[in-house]
Amino acid sequence: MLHLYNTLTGEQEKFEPLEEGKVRFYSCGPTVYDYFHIGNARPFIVFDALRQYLVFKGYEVEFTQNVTDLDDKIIDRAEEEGVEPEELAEEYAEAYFEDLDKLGVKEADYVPRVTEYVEQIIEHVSALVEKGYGYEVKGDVYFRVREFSDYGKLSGRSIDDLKSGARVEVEAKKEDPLDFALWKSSNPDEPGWESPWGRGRPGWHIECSVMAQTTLGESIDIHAGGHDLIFPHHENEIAQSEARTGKQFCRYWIHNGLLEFEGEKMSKSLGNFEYAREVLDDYDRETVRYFYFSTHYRKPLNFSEKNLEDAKSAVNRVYEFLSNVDELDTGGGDSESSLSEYGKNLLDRIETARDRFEEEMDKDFNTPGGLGVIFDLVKQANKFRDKGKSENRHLLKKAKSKVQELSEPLGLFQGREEASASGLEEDLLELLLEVRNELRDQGDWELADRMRSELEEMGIEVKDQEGETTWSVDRN
RNA sequence: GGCGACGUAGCCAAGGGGCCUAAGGCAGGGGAUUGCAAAUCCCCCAUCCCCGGUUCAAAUCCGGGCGUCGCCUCCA
Repeated sequence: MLHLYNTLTGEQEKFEPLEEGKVRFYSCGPTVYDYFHIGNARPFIVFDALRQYLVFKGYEVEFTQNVTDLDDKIIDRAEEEGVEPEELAEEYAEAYFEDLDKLGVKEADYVPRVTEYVEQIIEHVSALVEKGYGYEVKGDVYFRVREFSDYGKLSGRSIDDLKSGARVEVEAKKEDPLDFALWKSSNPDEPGWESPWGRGRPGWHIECSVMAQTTLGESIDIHAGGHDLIFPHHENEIAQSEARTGKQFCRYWIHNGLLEFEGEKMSKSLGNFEYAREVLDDYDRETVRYFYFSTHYRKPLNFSEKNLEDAKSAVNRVYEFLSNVDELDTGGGDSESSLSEYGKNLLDRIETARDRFEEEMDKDFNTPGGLGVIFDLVKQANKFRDKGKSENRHLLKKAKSKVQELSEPLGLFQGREEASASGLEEDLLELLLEVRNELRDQGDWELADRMRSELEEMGIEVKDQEGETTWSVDRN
């Protein structure tokens, strides 16, 4: 039984969807005014993996992740670059999909864009105005925060706390400084749509409410996003949604911890970020994914080269195991009844692995714990391989497929696309290694070793293992 | 100032009252194997931020500190 830490209650709770066996899941997507950075990638990767894990557990999942293609940041940036906002948004939306693909994140079931939902947004805002939660002032429409008695329930603050915070800028137009914009009037040179309040565009938070509810329904099961979105973004989403429907908008609110860089939150405004695509130039996707899964999603995580290098070595360990198993002869061996101590131990691990894995993962999507189970399996299998040389080899195949079965929802260890050599290169390489092996036969270790180390510098790793020479290409 | 998260080995990181004589990974040291490497195996490497308390029993619960980060303004 999956448990999730729910920001709304501040506790880890049993996860029980509204409709048995089915999960409606919304995760906040990007505002496409720039490439996303490696910190932005965390929720994309982690929540997609949670979605895959739910599928792994047998749920039917409907997953929505929006693209905000209309926003003041887009307008500002477009102006700086002298292009149309739509053009800029389109460019970065495409880049977003490319980067997601490189990270191994599967596309959501619904990928709504704000510009396609303006009509529904207007309808939603109108409904709020009718109910007395929204009010218009000179073409802008604001949400009357004091009208919504549950305001602050997600972020754990009261309206009075917020008042005393005093960092809320006072806009003369608003009835109350805490009220937030549902609709904003547009200048003639800004993108705008006709509405009951004149030409304008949606406010900052309304899009998510509308797109979540349009694609998934008035009440959804999970809503996810970065920890920094709790207030005001998600708080406002709740207010807008529940004020209109009178129903609970979402039951489980989950938030990922932020990525830090040298002790500070990585963010665009601080300028201490690295684009995801830049990181992917240096590290493959599985390294990046492992890096995220090696820490619980709610914890802050430090971005550093050391951490990425560690992740890379760890990923390599599993791939070494996988390819070592492939290189074994497929011979059957003894029956399972005559297994040695190591064999019995491994068989037991294989049989209990899935339960142990789910036990860990069910604790608020504890990926480090889940990885521990997978690595333990690898360790036991290696031990068996080393100690029980004459034994049943298909046990190792079993171990391999169990490792891959469990890693699947994490998008790990399914087989990486080797940077392959072209046909000609491959032939040349084979020739080279043949010559090298003749040198070895003749005892010319010096030259043979030189060949090996120079190939390694080119990213080609050569191993002489059990009388056979193998090679592989490392892209990084 | 208000609200919140976090603090476990050299590093990353699980564990949340007794199975902890604290998983797993990375790095390091010693050994096995290897022509040498690589891979693999074996061994070594922590008393859990501090101080009080609750309990037969606490890394785990409670109180108080200290520290780090975040939110209260656009931000994943």
